[in-house]
Order: sequence, then structure tokens, then C-alpha cells
Amino acid sequence: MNEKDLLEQMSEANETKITPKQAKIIQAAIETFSEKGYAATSTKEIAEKAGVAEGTIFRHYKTKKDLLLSIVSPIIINFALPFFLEKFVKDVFSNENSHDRFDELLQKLIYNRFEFIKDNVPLIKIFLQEIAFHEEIENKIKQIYTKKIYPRFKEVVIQYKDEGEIGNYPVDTVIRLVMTTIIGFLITRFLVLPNHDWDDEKEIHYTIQFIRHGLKNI
Amino acid sequence: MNEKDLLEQMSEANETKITPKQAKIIQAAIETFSEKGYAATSTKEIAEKAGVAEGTIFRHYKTKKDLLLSIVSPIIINFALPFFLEKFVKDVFSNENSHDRFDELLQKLIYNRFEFIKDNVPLIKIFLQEIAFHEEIENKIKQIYTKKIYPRFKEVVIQYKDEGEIGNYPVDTVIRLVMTTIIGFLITRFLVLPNHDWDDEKEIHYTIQFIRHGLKNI
DNA sequence: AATTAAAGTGAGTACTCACTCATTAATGAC
DNA sequence: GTCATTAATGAGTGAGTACTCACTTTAATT
Repeated sequence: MNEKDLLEQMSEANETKITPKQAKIIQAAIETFSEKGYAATSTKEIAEKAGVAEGTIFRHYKTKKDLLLSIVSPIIINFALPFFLEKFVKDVFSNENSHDRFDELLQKLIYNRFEFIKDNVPLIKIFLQEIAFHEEIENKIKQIYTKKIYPRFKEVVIQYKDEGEIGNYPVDTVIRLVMTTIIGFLITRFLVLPNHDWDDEKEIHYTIQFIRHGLKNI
Repeated sequence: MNEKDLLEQMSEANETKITPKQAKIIQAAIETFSEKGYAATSTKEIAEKAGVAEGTIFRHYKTKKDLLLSIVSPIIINFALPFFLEKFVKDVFSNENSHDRFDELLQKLIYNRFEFIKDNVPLIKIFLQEIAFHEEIENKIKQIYTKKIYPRFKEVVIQYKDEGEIGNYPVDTVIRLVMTTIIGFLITRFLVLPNHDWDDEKEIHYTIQFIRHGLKNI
């Protein structure tokens, strides 16, 4: 998802057309929030960067916080998108042998999220920063996690445990280990050391190996 | 390290006594920065919470940012402390068999950092939040990492690779995987789900297993 | 008791903040 | 072209901001 897609999606969600100036505002807000943080960014600054009068911001968004939420909310649902698809679970029960399926699942999971973050680094930055201070964001992600991500993940892990692909760890521990390893890689790759000379394919390969071997029988 | 220790250490570092009111200021600042974030916290609020006049803050700290740095700086060096000790590397070359040594090393590493974070959750919160926006903090941690943590870690990994305890991953990849797994666990444990019903010993045990198996021969 | 230095105060300063509102410009239907 | 609706403006507002400074209190030393 690039920024254009985000804008389209936002306008679809609200069933309102986004004016060119509004789009400029969103773009400027993303940029500035990401660089300086929400609290340290003034609406005046956003208006100037967007080439717009300050009042225009408040024509479209009741408050500064409204603007933040309109930016952050879509990325939560987009990051969790693979878990909404039927295919995610179906693949796990296909005819291939379990080893290859597990490998492929991890691969798809990482590559999907990799591409998503790659196109949305500033958004992810804002999200990670502000999640700590805004209950609305925290609640939304907790809701999506418990209702969508966790149950699907659980199904899959149980299946692979039955097939002997995953050792005798508790299901919740497996989910924690897999998620922190993947998210840890992505954060290191795009936020901690974005300028490092990464061989992405190789790192992803090693990360998958690490997870698979790490989860094998204890 | 609890807060008392922190204060003692700060006074030792500056070779200046910390007055009771100054201690109150630090305590109030940690609390408020942690809850609302640095930019969203006013000096007036800190003063009120500390039961002190606003001017007193600026008697001890030139600027609000100075106050932040005086709080955040010590935790960087303290988190990296095990890597400063000679013992850290020496243990790796002891007489025990490599498997037990590796296991014990991971265990010590996690338990140390576990206890440290447990006693300093608000400080860690502030640190993680503000590292993104203050170059001084970023530079300090990068310096400590490249000069202290990374070289020691590298020595150890190479040694265990030679002994066959770690498979044929690149050294940097090993360091990344180990660090993100440990830090990921600690962040999940204390920041993401601090109220979850954790069986800490068990989770640490599983995490070590996960790392050891994950790093075995590919 | 007198002197000195440091700690503490809080009203005051210049400035910035998010947000409002009366006014003007642009758009589209007929 | 007229008119009605929506978009955009930017000066204005009161509350809040980090920080200063002239002054008072406290504590230690002689």
C-alpha cells in the first residue's frame, strides 16, 4: 500500500471525497508527525508544509487528534490484513507435506509484512510512537489482535504441532516467539538500521530457518 | 537498580550532592514523562507533582531537555553493563562443555536484563519513546553499542561457532536474532502485556531453547 | 553572631498553542 | 448568468509554554 492507496481507502471509508488540499494536509501531517512526534508538531507547521491556511485543517478535522487518528487507524487493519483472508488458514491444510507448507507460510508472512512496511515507514513510526499515549489506538489494535489475528494464528500453530512440525511449546509461547522474531527483524531492518547494507533475501531466509529450527521438538 | 540507586549514581557521576527537592523533581519527571511523553509534559506539571516551585527545576537543569537527558543517559550504560565486565567473555572460554556454557550465558544474559527492566519500567518507556527524537540519545547508544556491546558479542559468537554450538549463520545475523528475541521477550513481558499472567521462569526457559535450537546447524 | 554561598521561590516575560469565526473564493446545478 | 452550497482563508483568542530574575530562606563556616 502506498500513500495514494491510503488516501483512496480513507475516502472510501468515509464515503466522502478527499479534496486536493486535504490530501496535502494528510501528507504533511504524516511527514511531520513522523519526524518530530505528534505532541511536538504544531498545526501551524502542518498547514505551512501543506501550503494551506491553518483553518483549513480544522474544516476537515475537528481536532488535531482527529487528524492523527484518521492517519493511524487504517494502518492497523492493513497490517493485519493477511489474517482476514480465508486463504491464510486454508493453505495450512493443503496436500503438500507439512514441512514445505510451514516454510512457505512463514515466507509469505514475512514477505507480505516486509513489503507493507517498506512502503509505509513514516506511518509505522507514527503508529509505534503514539500507541503508548492514545487509548483509542491501543483499544483498536487489541480488538483486532484478539478477534482476528490470535484465533487464526492459534489454529495454524495447533495444526503444525499435531503434524510434529512444532515442538512441545505452549501455543501462546509459539505465537509470541514467532511474532517478536518477525517484528523484531522488520523493526531492525526499517527503523533501527535502515541505512545498513542489507541482503534482504538472505536475512529473511535466515530468519525463517531460525524460527523453524527454534520451534522444533524440545 | 532501583530508583534510589539511580539517584546515588547520578550524584556520584556529577560529584554533586542531589538535594531532596532535586530528587523529588527527578522522580516526578520520570513519572510524568513516562505517562504522557516528554513533549506533552509541562515543567509546571513536574513542579507541582514534585511539590516545588517551577524555578527550582531550572536552578538544577538549564533546560527541560537537560532534565530529560540526565534521566535517560544513565540507563543506557546500565543496560549495557554486563558487556563491560571482563567476566562476560572469560566465562565463554571456561572448561565446561560448550553446550552448558552457551545455555548458561543466555540464561545469565536474560535474567540480568530481566531484573534490570523489572525495576525500571518507566525509565525504559521514556528511553524507547524519546530515542527516536533526540540525537544525543541516539548517538550515545550507538557509541556504546559499537564500542562495547558489538565487539564482545562478536567474540563470543565466533567462539561458539568454532565449537559447533552455532550453525553457519553470519555473525551479524546471529547477534541480530539473539538480541531481537531477548529484547522482544522483555518488551512483550513488561510493556506490551505487563498484566498478563506470566510464568517468567518457564517463558525464559522456552526463549533460551528457542534461541539455542534456532541457531543450531542449518 | 556575622558572613557567605547555595537552594528555593513565584510573579513576570515573550512567545506558541490549538482552535474559532466572519469573510471571501470556488464549484456545480439549473 | 444566477444562486446556493461547500471549501478555504487568516486574523484573532485565551490558555498555556519554557524559561528568567530579583528576591528570600536555609545551612554551613568562621
